[in-house]
Amino acid sequence: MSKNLVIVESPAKAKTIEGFLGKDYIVKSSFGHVRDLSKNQLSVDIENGFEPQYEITADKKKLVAELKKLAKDAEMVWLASDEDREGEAISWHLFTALGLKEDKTKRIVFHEITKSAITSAIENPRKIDINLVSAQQARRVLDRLVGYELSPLLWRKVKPSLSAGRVQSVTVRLVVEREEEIKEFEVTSAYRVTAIFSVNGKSGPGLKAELSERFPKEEEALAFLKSCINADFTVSAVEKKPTKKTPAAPFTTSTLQQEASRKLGFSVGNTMRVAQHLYESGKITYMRTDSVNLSGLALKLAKDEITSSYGSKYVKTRNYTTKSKGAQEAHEAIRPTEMSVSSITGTSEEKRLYDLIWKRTLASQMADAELEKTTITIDISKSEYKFVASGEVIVFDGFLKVYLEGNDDDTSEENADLLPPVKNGQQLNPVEIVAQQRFTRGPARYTEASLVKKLEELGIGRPSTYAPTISTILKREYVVKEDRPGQTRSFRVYNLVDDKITDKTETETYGYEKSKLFPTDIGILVNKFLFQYFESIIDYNFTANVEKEFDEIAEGRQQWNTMIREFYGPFHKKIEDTNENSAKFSGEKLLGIDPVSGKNLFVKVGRFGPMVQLGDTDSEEKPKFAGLNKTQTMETLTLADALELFSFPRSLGLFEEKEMTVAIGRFGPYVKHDAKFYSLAKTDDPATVDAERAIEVIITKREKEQQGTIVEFQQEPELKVLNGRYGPYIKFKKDNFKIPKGTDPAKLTFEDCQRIIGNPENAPKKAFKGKRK
DNA sequence: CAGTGAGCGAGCTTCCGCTTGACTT
Repeated sequence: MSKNLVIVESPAKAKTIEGFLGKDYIVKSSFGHVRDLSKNQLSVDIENGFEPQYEITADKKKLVAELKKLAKDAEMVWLASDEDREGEAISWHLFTALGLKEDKTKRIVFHEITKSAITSAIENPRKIDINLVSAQQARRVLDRLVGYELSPLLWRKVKPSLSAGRVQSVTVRLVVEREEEIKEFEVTSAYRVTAIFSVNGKSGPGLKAELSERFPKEEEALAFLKSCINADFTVSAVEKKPTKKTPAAPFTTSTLQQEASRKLGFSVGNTMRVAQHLYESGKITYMRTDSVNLSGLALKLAKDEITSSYGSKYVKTRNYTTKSKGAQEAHEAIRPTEMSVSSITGTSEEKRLYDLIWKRTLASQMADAELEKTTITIDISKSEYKFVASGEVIVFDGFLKVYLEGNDDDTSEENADLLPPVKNGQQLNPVEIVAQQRFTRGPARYTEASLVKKLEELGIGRPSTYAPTISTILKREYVVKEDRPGQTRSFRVYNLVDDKITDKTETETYGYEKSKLFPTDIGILVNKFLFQYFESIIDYNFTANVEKEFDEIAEGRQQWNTMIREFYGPFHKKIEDTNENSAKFSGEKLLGIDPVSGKNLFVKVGRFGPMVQLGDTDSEEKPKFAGLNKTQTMETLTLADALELFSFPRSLGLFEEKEMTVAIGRFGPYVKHDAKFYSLAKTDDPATVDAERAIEVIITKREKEQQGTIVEFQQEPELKVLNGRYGPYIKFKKDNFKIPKGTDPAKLTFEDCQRIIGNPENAPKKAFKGKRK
């Protein structure tokens, strides 16, 4: 039996530490929090000082029982959760849930997973910091009160099953407001003038320069080009300036998500999933962190690696400090555990993410890159304007040898690497001067990763919640992640060659979007509701302000429930007031009048989402309703679109003596025939689809089903053995059943199947909690 | 998985932050 029980948060950490501590210690993991407020009720006693009612989380019951037993048998229990607000609370919950005794419990913390760090932690134990625990409790209770009082209000006023919260609602607001900025942005154009000069005869490399001025008007650009005819072009200045570039700091969760998005095209969820694998196999340090700090050991390993691979002049040891708001720094930056391992075995995604982390970490400990920036100014004899050419030459590559951080916007003008040598006073001959109409670009839509970056800047959310927050607002359909095709537009180009000006009109595509976040009608409406009634909750500074109060609680300068009381009073009053005194918030808009019936036609959000309504709600005759298409939005819907929606279901005539109809359901347009549904393709327009196409769709689906069917039974047409995405399975009505290992699915008899279905062990599991439709 | 939207009334939905697997049709 072990004398000592050590409890950490993560099982991977537990395994490593156990190796350091020897046989007198058993090291276990709590897998994060073990207790929480009950999911099914508020679980905060408003009447009694906001006392939280905790329970052991369902999936932790077994674990807590096991830990309790181990703790009972141990002489000393060491609570070693992370040294931050949540970590302190985890220790306190463990203390309470395991029924630990104060004289048999010690709280320890360490920042590095090394033998010396652990040993030193064991030698310097402390008590649980109850003030820090109170700060966490305030955070937890505040989030619960906000989430569980605002959400039900949304169910009543907007639409069932919606949600609101301190983090998600601000995240949605960011996306909604960015879309508004894009809509309000006024595109203007101006003429950008560039020239290519020959330097040493026409064969040599040209010198590319840009005019220091842009002309908003076509006439101005043309007038300038005219002034260049027969003009002299003289170099009036050649300026060389040394500059340097410094490497980016090592990865935090947020910067890893951004770079993996920019360079590898990963979603934030995918980045975290791959990083988790790398962490569990011991290849990288912990991946949920807001710290850019590297341990002393890591600094030494990096230095050794750089010295041996590139030489000592590439080494520059740097200590980074975190500047982001609300950082708690319980961990190191994300780095390889062994800097000497430059590549790993694993999936392609794991290899690529590891490579990124390895390079970023190494570069952060390398010398600055030294560059020489050259700027050449060219005077024009017949004009006041000047051409400017600039170029950059790398004198010493430094960290650029391994890594350069990516950029979110691709607007940066390209710099020529190397400029041909010219002297002050030298005459240049223009090969070509081009004035091209260029358009301004509005703000960029968010990607998942750039949204995370914004959240981090605002101090909203934590490394462990960035990816889940994005998932939540996508799941609630407040926001969609989509590609949008670009549009084309024409622009004017004037060309001056051999003293002659020619002009032409060319076209370009713009506004093409890939995997960008767009607000939906629901997202826009919920945001509007919250903005109208609860602006303080979705204020960008709300989190920052409450964080200040949590800090005061952590320092023992304020009682946690005093803070909550001060918040809850006015908040709850506003909830009740809005509940009683506001009407349904449906975003109803009158589109026009139906020319056939003369009735009003509205667009609004109903119980099942955006819809059109023909006739007034309070009229004697019940209004007609129809849901919007997935591709339609309330804002852009026209009267004609709305009228078309009422033309469904539309009959397409008979096929095999049964009627075919086309309609639009929750999952898009479909054809219904003989009580079966057949989805139409994205390219089909339900308004014009004909019988011929419908029959084609029906037959294709039948063929596909036939291919997937292994066995059918005459006794029971609803029982089948099918071949699905995960291999063969048995389908009976709406339930699916696994086939026992070692059974040939093609040889299953009707009796076999009945036995499998009848076995209670194979009974279909209740749907996952997250699988709500 | 698909057709809904009145009104009645039952019962359900929901937060943020810590951690991993089990499981999918």
